[in-house]
Amino acid sequence: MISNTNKFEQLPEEKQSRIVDASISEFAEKDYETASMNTVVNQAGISKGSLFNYFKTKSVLYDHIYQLALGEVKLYLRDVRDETIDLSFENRLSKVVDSGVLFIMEHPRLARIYFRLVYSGDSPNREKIVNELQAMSDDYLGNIIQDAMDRNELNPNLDKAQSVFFLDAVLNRFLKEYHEAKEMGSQQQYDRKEWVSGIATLFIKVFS
Amino acid sequence: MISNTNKFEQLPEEKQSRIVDASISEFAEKDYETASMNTVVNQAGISKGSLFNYFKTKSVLYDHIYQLALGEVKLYLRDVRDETIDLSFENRLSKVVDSGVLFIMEHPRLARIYFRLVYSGDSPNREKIVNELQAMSDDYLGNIIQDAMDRNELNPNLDKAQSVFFLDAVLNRFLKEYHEAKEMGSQQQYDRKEWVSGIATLFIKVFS
DNA sequence: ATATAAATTGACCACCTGGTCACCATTGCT
DNA sequence: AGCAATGGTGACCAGGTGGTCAATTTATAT
Repeated sequence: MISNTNKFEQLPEEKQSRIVDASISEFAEKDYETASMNTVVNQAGISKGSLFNYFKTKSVLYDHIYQLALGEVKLYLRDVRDETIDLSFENRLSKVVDSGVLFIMEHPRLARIYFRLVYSGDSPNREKIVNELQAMSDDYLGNIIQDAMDRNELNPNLDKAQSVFFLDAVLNRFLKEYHEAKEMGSQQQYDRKEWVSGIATLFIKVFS
Repeated sequence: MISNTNKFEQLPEEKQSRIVDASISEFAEKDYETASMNTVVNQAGISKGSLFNYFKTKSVLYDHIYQLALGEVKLYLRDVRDETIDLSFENRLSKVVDSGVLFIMEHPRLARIYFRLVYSGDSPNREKIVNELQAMSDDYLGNIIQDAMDRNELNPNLDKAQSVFFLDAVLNRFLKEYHEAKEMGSQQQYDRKEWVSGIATLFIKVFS
């Protein structure tokens, strides 16, 4: 046995996905400290001993789930970036925002884990992970902005770091808002299309 | 006895503040579920029975602390708004941002509780509280923007709700960033003055 | 000084946690 | 068929939780 999760990865797929599914649900519902390994084993229909055999500790399990989620997000984002490479900045930005919304709607539990991780406080290695995510996001948005600058769509001498900061702030806030509105009864449903295009045009105005 | 916290409020001030202080520390350090009443009583130097005599449950204690914090913030914000009423939008905004930073530096534990509450998930009545805070913030920023519009400092036909949203997003993100940078070793310390004025001028650009 | 009332205490309760490990079942090999 | 080895199990552990309450200390009134 080489890796920590090797035992787990050698399990039949069906069992793996039962465990992953139960873990995602639990970590989405409660924060790290409060999430219960007992709930996971009951939900997954396996024994406690087995779970601790596959993952030495709770934190190792959490890490595995986080890596899975991160992988999915990365793929998703890369696809969106590649597919929109020929669009104008405004259209591209719209697509990116829209994809974010879509991802949240398709993966509500992963979205919960993400927001919990970024905005709350007690997951293991939180500091490291948050920095990692921030760097990823900066890189991603920085690239999109740079592309637009290269094509003379944006003011060429704007402060790139500041622009990325602003874009990231508004984007994240919008997605969080959308996510929460969806989770609660969502009394006032945002008009998605309108808001998405509103954000995009606003950035055009700011950055050109 | 009329109120829940009446017993507590009749205590000598010194004892009250010992308890409040211990509670703030604990709720700042751990999230609601993980925060321990045992730690609070030990820190405060009182017995467990007493604490549960003053506050029937953990959640009642949390609510009391939250109300205290909210009160302080409200006062602070009102002062800033009143003191800056004659300034230009840009200068006023700078002052507001600057005050936010200052408040965080003066009350780091309250800031922690605030960010935990807003961005994380397990405090009691979270939904209600978050809506309350959001309404407060919208009102506050909405007012400042309205004032500026009335004085023809801003484009009179911009979408107010969207402007408030945008302002709120960037402001919050900036404060959170500042708070986290300060809590961690803060390798790269933001140049506060520069960023504050950067935010203000940007908004001028966007909104006029 | 004494009797009464009020405030304070901490041992105690039921319950839950992450993690362990002796035991059992199943499989593969001879 | 018999044996060994591997994988799976759940009772069990120490340690923690929020909350209770009989008993004791402290304050008050006579």
